[in-house]
Amino acid sequence: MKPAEAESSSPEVRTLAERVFQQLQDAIVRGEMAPGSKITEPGLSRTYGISRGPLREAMRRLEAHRLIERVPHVGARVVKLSMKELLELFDVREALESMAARLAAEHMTAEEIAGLREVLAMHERQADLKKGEAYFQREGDLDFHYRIVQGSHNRMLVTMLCDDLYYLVRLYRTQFSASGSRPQRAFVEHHRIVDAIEAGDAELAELLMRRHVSASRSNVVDRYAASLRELEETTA
Amino acid sequence: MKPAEAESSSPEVRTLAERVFQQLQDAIVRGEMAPGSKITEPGLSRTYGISRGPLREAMRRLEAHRLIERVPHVGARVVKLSMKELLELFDVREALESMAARLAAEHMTAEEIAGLREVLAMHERQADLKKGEAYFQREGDLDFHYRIVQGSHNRMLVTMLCDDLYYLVRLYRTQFSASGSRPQRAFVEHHRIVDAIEAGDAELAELLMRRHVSASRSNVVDRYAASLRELEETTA
DNA sequence: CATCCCATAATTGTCGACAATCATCATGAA
DNA sequence: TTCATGATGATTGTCGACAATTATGGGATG
Repeated sequence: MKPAEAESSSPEVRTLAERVFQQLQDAIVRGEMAPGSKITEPGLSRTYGISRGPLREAMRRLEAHRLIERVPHVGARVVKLSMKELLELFDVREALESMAARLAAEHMTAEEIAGLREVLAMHERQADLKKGEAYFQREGDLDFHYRIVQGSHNRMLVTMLCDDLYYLVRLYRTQFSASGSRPQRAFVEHHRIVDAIEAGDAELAELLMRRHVSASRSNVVDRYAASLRELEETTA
Repeated sequence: MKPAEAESSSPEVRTLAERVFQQLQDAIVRGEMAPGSKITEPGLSRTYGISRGPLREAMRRLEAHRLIERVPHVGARVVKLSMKELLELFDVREALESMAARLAAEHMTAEEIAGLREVLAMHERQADLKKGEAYFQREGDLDFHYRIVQGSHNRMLVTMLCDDLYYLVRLYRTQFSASGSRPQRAFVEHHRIVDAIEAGDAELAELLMRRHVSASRSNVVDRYAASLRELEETTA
């Protein structure tokens, strides 16, 4: 249910390739493997105690999820997000998540909406408790989006966003060490989105989600520009 | 450049896994492998004359592209699109392609727009020549969308649509043996979209592409309903 | 006759080894 | 010094074989 889960030793994972895929995915997203660092198959093979067969299958899946980049006969590296690619990711998210919000407004059940409101309530409690801490907020923010996507009841959309893109979002947050980012404003936006979904107003939900993601994108751009200016001043 | 290409024996394909992946992808999309049919590794291994190692890697990629479905310890089957999944695909396309059109209006170069107009001109020539034949039109239609997506200059979007979803679209066209589908109206819509892109009107381009995909979806729904009615009448 | 259970066969998962390719670095010539 | 070149080492690609799991079919039992 939660987007963040280690899942390293659960017995339901039947195959080695599956397990090492999840372990690697987690390690990359958490930043335990440096962005851009080279991945050698014998190395990982020793580290995880498996042969190169299932390891290569796991790497093929990581490649499909855009978490590593492979070059034939050369090797693989942990993906290193550039600012350009991050903005591309935001555009894709804007398109898909606004569609998800629209579909959620049409198809979400009462129980799902209730769960969504619970998530919002928990956010506010955490925001009251510790305004500075961003960790739980970040996971919570993703949980909010996560639930709306699932509320779309569109399996393809769910797979694309939850299984693929959200891992990239988390990877970006570790690679750019992005802090909490405008919590109070996001809260208000979240509330309005849920209101629109509950009212069954698909167009409004779509529009609000679109603005929400777009605002998050603008926020990233602003922070990036600011960090560049700061860097310039200290070195000048 | 073209979306349809066999590419079975080109020398630039360096690895066996890559080559057999493309061959399998092509065979599935063309309908040479029956939808829902079981895939056995020893069988394919013999058919393509390779060992199971690279074959399994190719299958992992096919799985990531949603062309086959795998169950651990059980096996893999060629994907069989249901009407529900097809409509899900249309929703995703509507979201992504409308975004692509918006970005294309902002970033497409003059050369790219000229190429787009050429595609349109070729469509009309073909439409004049043979009104019934749908094959070239279908490929041409995909080529049109293809170019707009590339005109977005968003690599992530390009990968998602051109490398993943368009193969599913073509698979649908073979599995549902979908005929040409409203050519003349689509032509008009295509022209208007290009006009908007050329004018740099991002919002309009987005809106028109959105309607275009949505209309295509409605057309599929109508045809499906009609085929159901027809089936009912003949059996009753 | 239907059902359950077990033995058998086939398929999938995993492993270690070999071949092909690429990166590194020392050597030598311009 | 700089660049080309070739030997060396390491890594990737591929293969065949073995282990683990699942599907199949026959026979016994109710």
